[in-house]
Amino acid sequence: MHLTTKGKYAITALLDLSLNQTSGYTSIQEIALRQDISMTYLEQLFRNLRKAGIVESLRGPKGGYRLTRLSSEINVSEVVSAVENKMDATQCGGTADCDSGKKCLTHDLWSELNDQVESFLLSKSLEDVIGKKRKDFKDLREGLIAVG
Amino acid sequence: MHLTTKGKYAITALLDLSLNQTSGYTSIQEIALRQDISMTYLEQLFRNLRKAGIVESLRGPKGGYRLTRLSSEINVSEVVSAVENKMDATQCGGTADCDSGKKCLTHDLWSELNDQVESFLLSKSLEDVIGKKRKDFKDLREGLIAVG
DNA sequence: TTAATTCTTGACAAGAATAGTCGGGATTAT
DNA sequence: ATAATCCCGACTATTCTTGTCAAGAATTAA
Repeated sequence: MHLTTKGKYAITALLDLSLNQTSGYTSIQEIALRQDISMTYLEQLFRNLRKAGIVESLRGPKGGYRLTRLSSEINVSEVVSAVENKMDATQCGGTADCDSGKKCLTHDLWSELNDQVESFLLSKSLEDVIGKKRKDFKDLREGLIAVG
Repeated sequence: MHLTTKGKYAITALLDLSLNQTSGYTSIQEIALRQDISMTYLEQLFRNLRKAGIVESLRGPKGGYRLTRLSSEINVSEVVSAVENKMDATQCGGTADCDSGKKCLTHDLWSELNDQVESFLLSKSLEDVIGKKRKDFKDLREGLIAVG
């Protein structure tokens, strides 16, 4: 099971896109600057996000990317899947032929772990993550919680 | 977040140790042969399992390893932690200073994911995994489930 | 039309991590 | 004493991550 900066950058970039959403498109450069991520690396990730139908693009001046759906309609799982190689924790990739045709001793364990992670990430929309953040800001202003 | 063959080999090896438990010790060679894992690689992993207090060893003929506790008293989380570098999904390693001192946009998301995975792996003992396997074998014998 | 902007694509490269090897040394049952 | 087995550190190969780079295509604004 892998969760690397790819998935994290992708989520961060899409949250940025969502938070700074205008009527038009947002360029990769803006996002890269705001979130301190390598611009050319972000380009690579957005290729995959585009292929996965999560964002759409426009070239040229005033061009950039925007979400194809409301942030409440995009879940974290599909974003991570779009950019990460494999989140599957099983050795066999789910085919259950891990032990020379049979299920290996640990197949069910990792399979269950997959389900846990998957259902958690599926249940979280980008809007959920943003909403939580907005609430944190609010609580912070009102002195209800501390930083960090 | 990483879950690699290290963690999987370690769990597999300990299950093997538990399933083939005798009054004495089991050599790494036996486990390596039965589970088709590189013996010298397994040696490395058992070093860490020993340091973590999960197994104890005896050198010389009739030597090998054995569990320090009942398999019901060893959970999957501690085994994985003993051999994997880092399972933490946050960028900052939990310190919440991921965005130049502040919590980054996604900190809470990955932190929650950590909790999910951690609590799942903590809740599973080696005996739980074995028990499930034993039940599968039983059902299989009785024709209740299919292979794969 | 021209220039500037921005995405698009493929190839390449450095660095880190994983996966595994190797040789020698220490310990212990027989 | 000897053979079996763990113990330890260093080494290597391979793969993956994390980028970089250059050339091209599309679009807008002047």
